[in-house]
Amino acid sequence: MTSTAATAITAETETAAQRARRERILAATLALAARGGYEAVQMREVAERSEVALGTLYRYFPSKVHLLVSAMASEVERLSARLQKRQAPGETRAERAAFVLERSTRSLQREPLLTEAMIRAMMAADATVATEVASVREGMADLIVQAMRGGGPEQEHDVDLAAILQDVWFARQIAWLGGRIEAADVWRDIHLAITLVLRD
Amino acid sequence: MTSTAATAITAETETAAQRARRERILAATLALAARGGYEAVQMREVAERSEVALGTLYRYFPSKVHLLVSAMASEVERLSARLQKRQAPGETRAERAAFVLERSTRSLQREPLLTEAMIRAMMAADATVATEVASVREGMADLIVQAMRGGGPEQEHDVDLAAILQDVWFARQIAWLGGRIEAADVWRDIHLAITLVLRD
DNA sequence: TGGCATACTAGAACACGTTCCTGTTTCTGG
DNA sequence: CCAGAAACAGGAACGTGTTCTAGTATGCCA
Repeated sequence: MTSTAATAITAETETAAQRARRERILAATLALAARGGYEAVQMREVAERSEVALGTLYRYFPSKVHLLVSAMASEVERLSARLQKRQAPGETRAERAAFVLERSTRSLQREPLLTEAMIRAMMAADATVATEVASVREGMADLIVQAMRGGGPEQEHDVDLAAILQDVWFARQIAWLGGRIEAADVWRDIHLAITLVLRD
Repeated sequence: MTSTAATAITAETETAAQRARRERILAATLALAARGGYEAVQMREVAERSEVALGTLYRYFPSKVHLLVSAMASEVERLSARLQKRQAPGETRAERAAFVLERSTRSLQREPLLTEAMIRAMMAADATVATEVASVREGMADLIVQAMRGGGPEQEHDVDLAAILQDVWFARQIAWLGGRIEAADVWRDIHLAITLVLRD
């Protein structure tokens, strides 16, 4: 009759060993996903590669979807840090938004299996993954809004328009995963949406 | 060493008994989904309720995702038949598109668990389900394009704009399933997207 | 330092989608 | 009507995500 509170491990109180475990887990996840996509990320395999017991893996990430969405969040952060170093070039909001979205799209297409794994997890996310999903979406939204503004003043529907573009962006990735469009068409469709939606 | 060709059952050569089986299966699927959502649609249970062996169920629908996407296709067809009886009211393309999309959204929200099951399946669909997914999307796209045109002439980007709206429509349903927005916000966001995207 | 809660390991156990096997029924061509 | 093929029933078996159990290690507080 122990009072095991099942406290989730929060980032704040993490010891060094725990941070190391978390990072080994995420690294193993990204490696497996990059090599074999969603189905290749098997929880037993992730645990083994990160030298962590299966139960421990589940203590850090309560489901496969949590795990992959968290991995995506860390990837988006990396991408965001890289892109926000300098202002996106372009005269219009559409051109600047196109710049960052093209870079993001190309960056993802460089590792198609990793992308498949992460996007599929995003789609499978239910309410229990809301926090992790939100951090991915915030990262993407920031990227787009910053680019649109281009250092200039904010405009009335910036955030809403960025949300629409992000929806289209995700939807086109899904269409690609679903075999409905080719990889090359992903960017073409997104670009078309940008020009239709952002008519300055 | 039999030469079982594992011929999929196509709609054309179906006997009456086969059509009946297919419909019992779809009915059982919709009933289970409406009651308990995606996870309540368990293949063993569907088989039992439709009085069909598990193997037979898999002969008709090669996976749970195929099954649910097919169910959605039949629902979209029903909805489409009902809505296309008369022209959508409204002066502008935005108003007419809003009309059909609001009806569709409301219709889905009446059975939230069923919607959850179908949308989740759409998102989980990989390339092997492309045919079924395409039929759902064509149904929705027709609905939107017809409403936009409102009996008038077609315009340059009708189809592309309808595709964007459909992407947003799906994305907002997912956001709702993912607990990121409330049911009531689904329609508000879609409506906003319509006014932003369809500025006549 | 000792005691105790918490975290971790190792691995069994469970659930459900999916596959496979064996025997039976139904359909179809001759 | 008959023979073979295809479809079906019933159910065992398998894979992988998830949960649970028992024992061990680690960090914290008096």
